[in-house]
Amino acid sequence: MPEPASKLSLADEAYREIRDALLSGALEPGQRLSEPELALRFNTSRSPAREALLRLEHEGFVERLPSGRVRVAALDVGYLEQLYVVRANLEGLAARLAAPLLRTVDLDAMTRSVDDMDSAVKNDDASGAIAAGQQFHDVLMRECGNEPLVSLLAALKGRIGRFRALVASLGDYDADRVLEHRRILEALFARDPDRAQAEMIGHVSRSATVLVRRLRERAADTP
Amino acid sequence: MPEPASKLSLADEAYREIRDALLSGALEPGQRLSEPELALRFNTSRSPAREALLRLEHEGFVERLPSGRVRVAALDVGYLEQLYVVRANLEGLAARLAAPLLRTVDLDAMTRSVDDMDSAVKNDDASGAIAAGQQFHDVLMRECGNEPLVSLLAALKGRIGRFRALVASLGDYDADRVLEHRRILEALFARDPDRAQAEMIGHVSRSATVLVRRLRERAADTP
DNA sequence: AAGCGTCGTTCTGTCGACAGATTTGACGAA
DNA sequence: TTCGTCAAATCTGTCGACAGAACGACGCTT
Repeated sequence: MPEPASKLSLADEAYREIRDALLSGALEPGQRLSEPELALRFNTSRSPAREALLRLEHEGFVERLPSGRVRVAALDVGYLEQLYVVRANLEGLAARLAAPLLRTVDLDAMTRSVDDMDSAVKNDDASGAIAAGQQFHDVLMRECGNEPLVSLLAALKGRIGRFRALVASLGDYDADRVLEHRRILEALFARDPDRAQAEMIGHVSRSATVLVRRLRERAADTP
Repeated sequence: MPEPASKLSLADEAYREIRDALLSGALEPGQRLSEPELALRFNTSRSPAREALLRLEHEGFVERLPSGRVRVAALDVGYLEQLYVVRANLEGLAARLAAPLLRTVDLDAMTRSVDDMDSAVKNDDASGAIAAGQQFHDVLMRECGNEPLVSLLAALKGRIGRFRALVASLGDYDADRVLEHRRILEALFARDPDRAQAEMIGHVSRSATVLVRRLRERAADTP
């Protein structure tokens, strides 16, 4: 069964594949993406390729030159910092909104996530830690009760994802990060929106600082 | 000269026109928008119409049914409230970021805007007040130094715009709203990011409350 | 060797067409 | 009348084609 779910249109498939290539770093900033080339690559006509590019443009993954041509968007660390400022604020808002809404089951699930993250970090299991962190945030997104907020954050996370590919993904989480999650969780258990928001903003901002520092180090290494 | 600037593609023109129709309320929620129909309306092929719909979908103005068909997105007041929660937070962030960046000329321009708003309100000049408010916010957007934030806010404002068409646009600003602007301005003059942020969040939230109340009243009138 | 115009190539924007799927509406049965 | 059925009408997803614009390489001029 080569296609378990061909429920996706060709445009969807092209979109996802290009997006994955962008997130994995296979496509480098500045690289041109032409419709005929992509069409050939996916064995389709230009229509699906064109639609995929339109979407990627809307989401900020590619830029359109005045001529109408498309290239992979630049990866500017300063821009990443701006993205993170917004993201920190919105994640903080999500925490604040979720604080009074989280049910016991949610809080328990989040507690488990943090515990998982803790042991993963102690075992140098980076992907496990990332998965646990993902779960933590997913509960917040699901329960914060604000759809536009969730989709905005998803869009931001997508944009940020491209930068992650530049640095070894190891070390996204460490003991400090685990502690920060515990503090957020504590505030949520206490139903304290202000503290939950503040802790979340601090957490995301610190994550940003770490990522930015690593990106700047890498940039210094490869001049 | 019927076309002063045909620098826009047919897809662009269609997009703008449909968007305007959506913002003005000419297109009602639930109404179907088919590509052939739009193509006919704009004397083009389906391609530009299709592209316009794709963009409108991405920006949340229209929804895509499982069948792939498109209809004008619903206008749910609860959803508007969610949008405003996010917007208030982001406008607050913009104010916070701008606080240390605003130059004297910017602060002066904003002062003038508030003064203009004041006299407009006193003269029952609704559109003048709106224009002044626009200027005030524009300075903030221009000077906050965070591109993603600006574009996110623009997107949010677009979505919110459709709701405005439902109520008589009169009374968007009143003496209270002017006072709120003055307080924001005061905080900015004092270079107090926390206060600027808090005042801005309060201002936007109260604007939301007024709009929501008016929408609910209207909904009660026309059952 | 740098600058510049020219020509072929490539690309985008747009068009019309077709197949498959969905929706509509008429028509007949209960 | 209400419901189910079936055929006509419509729509979307996709394709291939064409014109005009942009790009790139080449050779010519200075």
